[in-house]
Amino acid sequence: MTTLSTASTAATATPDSMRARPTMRDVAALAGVSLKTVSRVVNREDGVSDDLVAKVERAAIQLDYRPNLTASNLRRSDRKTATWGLLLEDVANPFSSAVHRGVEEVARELGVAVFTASMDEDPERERELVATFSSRRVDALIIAPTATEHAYLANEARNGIAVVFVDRPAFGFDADCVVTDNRAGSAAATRHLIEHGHKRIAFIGDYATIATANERYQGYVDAMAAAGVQLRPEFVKRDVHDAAQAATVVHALLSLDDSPTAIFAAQNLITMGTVEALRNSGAQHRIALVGFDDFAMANLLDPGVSVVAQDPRAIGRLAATLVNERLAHSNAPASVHVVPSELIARGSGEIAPSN
Amino acid sequence: MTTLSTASTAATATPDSMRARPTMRDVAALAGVSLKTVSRVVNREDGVSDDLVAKVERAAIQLDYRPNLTASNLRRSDRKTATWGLLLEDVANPFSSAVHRGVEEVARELGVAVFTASMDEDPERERELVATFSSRRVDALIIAPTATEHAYLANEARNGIAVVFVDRPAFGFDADCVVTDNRAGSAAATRHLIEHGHKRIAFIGDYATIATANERYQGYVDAMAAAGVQLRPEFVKRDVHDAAQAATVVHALLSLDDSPTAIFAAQNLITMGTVEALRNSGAQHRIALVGFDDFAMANLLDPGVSVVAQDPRAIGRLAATLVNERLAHSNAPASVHVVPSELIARGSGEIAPSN
DNA sequence: CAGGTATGTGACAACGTTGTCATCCATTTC
DNA sequence: GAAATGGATGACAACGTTGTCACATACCTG
Repeated sequence: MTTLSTASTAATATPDSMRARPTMRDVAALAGVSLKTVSRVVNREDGVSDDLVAKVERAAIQLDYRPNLTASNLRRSDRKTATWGLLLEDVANPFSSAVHRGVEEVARELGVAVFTASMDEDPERERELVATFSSRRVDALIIAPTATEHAYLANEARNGIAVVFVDRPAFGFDADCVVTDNRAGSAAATRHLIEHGHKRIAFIGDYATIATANERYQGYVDAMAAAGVQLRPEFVKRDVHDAAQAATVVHALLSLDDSPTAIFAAQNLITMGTVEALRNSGAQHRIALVGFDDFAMANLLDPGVSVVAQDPRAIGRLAATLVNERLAHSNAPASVHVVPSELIARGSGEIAPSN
Repeated sequence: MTTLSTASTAATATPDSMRARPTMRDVAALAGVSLKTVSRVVNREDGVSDDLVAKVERAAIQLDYRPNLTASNLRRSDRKTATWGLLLEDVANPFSSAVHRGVEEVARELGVAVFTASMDEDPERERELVATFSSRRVDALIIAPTATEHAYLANEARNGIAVVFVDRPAFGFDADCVVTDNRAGSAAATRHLIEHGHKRIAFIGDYATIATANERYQGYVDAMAAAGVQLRPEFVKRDVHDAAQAATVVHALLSLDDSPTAIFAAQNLITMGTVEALRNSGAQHRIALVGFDDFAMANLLDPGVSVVAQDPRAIGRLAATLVNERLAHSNAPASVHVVPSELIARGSGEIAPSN
C-alpha cells in the first residue's frame, strides 16, 4: 500500500489535523512582508514588485494557503459573494436536473458557486431554504416555485437578493420569470392529434392548483374549440400527479363505452404511466398518445412516444443569464420569458383513430 | 395587476434597493439593547429575560433581519460552516443526480447546505472546484472522482476538510469511499447469461482508465473463467464511452462471422446505445442483453432490459453519513464501503442463444 | 446586615480580510 | 540642490458576528 495517509506524518508536536488553517498573516510572516502586501498579491492587484510577488507566492504554496472568501466578502465593499441559491422541485427529477445543468453552465462562466436543494412540493421547505440561503448571503435565488404565494420574498429582494423564477410563475411578487409556452405547446399537441383524425381526445393533467397544469389544460381547450371538436367532460382527467395514478386513469378511460381514440398526457410522469397502461392493455398501437415534456428512451419504446419537448437546459441557462443582468441593473422592470416547445413525432401521436 | 413590485414603494430618500442590509447592531438599536443581547437571542442562548427576548424578536422581524452566517462562522470557535461541496460527473446524469438526492436528504436532516457542481470528466475542473469550495470554507467534500491522482487533496485534508469519495475509488489519497460491488455485480450479470445457455458473450465497457470500468471487466472475466467459458478477444470491446459509440460497436459485433449470442453492457449509456443498435438490426429478441446500472423505462422497452441495478441514492446517503462521522472523529481509519447491486430480470437477459 | 452566589446585561476584542491613508524612498523637475 | 512627483509598502480601522470577561442587580445565607 503506497497511498498517502492523513495520519502517516505523525510524531509532530501539533498533529496536522489539529493545525489551524493558515491565514494571510501566516503567509505574510513567512514571506517577510505585511499583511496588506499578501492581500494585494492574492487579489492580483498591481503595484507590487516582482520580487515580493514571488516571495508571497512561494510562501502561500508552502503553507497550502487558501484565501478565506467568507472573510473577504465580509470586508469587501461590493459585498458580492459570487454565490447563488437554486431551489428545485427535486434534484433527481430529469426536468429539474436539466435546469440545474443549464444554470450551472452559466454560473461556471461567471465564477459563481451554486447551492442547490429540493423542495418536494413543500411550500414550508421553500421558505426555510430561502432563509438558509439568505443567511449565507447568496447574491441571487433561482426558484422553481412550489409555494403559491410569494409576497414573503419581498423581504429578501429588499435586502438586495436578485430573484428569478423558472418553470412556473409566482404570485404576489414581481420578478423575472422563465417558462415554457405551456398553452401553445399543449394546443399544438392537441391539434396534432386532431389533424390525424381524432375527435375523441382525452386530457390527463396534473393538480389544478399548479399554474402550468392549468395552462396546459387551456391549450387543450383552445385547440379543441378552434377545430370545433366537442369537449367531453368524461375525457378530462385532472389532479393526476404520478405514473401510478395515470395508469389507473387510463384503464378507466379505456373501459368507457365510447372510449377515446387518443390521449394527451400533460406531464412527463403521466406520459410514462400512460405508456405502461396502454402496453398492459395491448392498446399501444391502437390509441394515439402525445405527451408534454420529453423523457429518455421515448424514441426506443414501441411505438416511439411523440412529445411536446421542453428545453429545460435552455430554461436554466436563460434564468442564470437573467440573474446576472438583474445583478447589474437591479431596477430594470421584471420580464417574463417564454421558451418555445417543440413537437417531436415518433409514432404514438400519428396513430389513426381505430373507431 | 395587484402583484407587489420591488420598485413600487418609491419616493423615499433612500430607495429600498439601496438600503444596506440590517445588522445585529440595527436590531439592537431598535430594540434598545446591546449587540450581544441580540446575538444571544438570535442564537437562542438562555439567560436573557423574556422581556428582552420579545423586544429583540419584534425588532428583528420589523427589519427583516437575517443573521449573517458568514460573519458568524468567521468568529465562531468551532469554525464549522454547515456547508458541504458535492462534485459530480454531471448533475444532469441520472446516476449523479440520484447520488445528489441521497446526499441532500442527509444534509437536510443535519441542517447543512450543499454546493454542487459538474466536472464532466475534466480533472482540471475537479481541482478548480475543490479550490473554490475550500475558499468558501466547506466542512467537507464529497467527490465522484474524475482525476486519477488525488494526492493534491492532502492539502485540503490538512486544512481540516473531510473528504469522502463516491462511485469511484481515489488513488494517492486515503479517504472514506462508497462504491458499488462492480466486480461481483458484473460477474453476476455474466453468470446470468451463462446460466441461460450463452457461451459467446460480448463485453462492452467504458474507458480502461476508469477504475470501475476495469472492475466490471474483471467481473466478466471472473464469471467466464469460473464457468470454464473461453474468452474471445474479438468479443471484448473497451474504451466505449457513450451511446453512439456503443451502437457502432454492436453493429460491428453482429457482423462478425461467428457473432455473439449475448452482450454484457457495462455502463448505462452503453446499454442504451446497445438497445438502440439491436433494435435497428431487428436483433433485440434474438441477442440477449444485460446492462450495468438501471435506467428509466427499461421495463417498458420490448423486451424489457435486464440490468444489474445500483442504488445511487443509497450511495449518496451513505457518503453523507460517512462525512458526518468523519467530522465527528476526524482520525478514525478510512473505510471502503461496498453497496451491493441487484440483478433485475426483465426479459432481455433471459433470451436463449439462437445459434 | 455583611458577604457570598446567582443571574442578567453589556463593553470590548477578535475572527481573516480589504479600504483608506500615511510613509518611505527613488526619481524627476526647475 | 531643493522641491515636487510618483511608486511601493505598511499601519490601522472596519466588515458583522461571537467569546470572554466585567459589572450591576437581586437573591440567599449565617
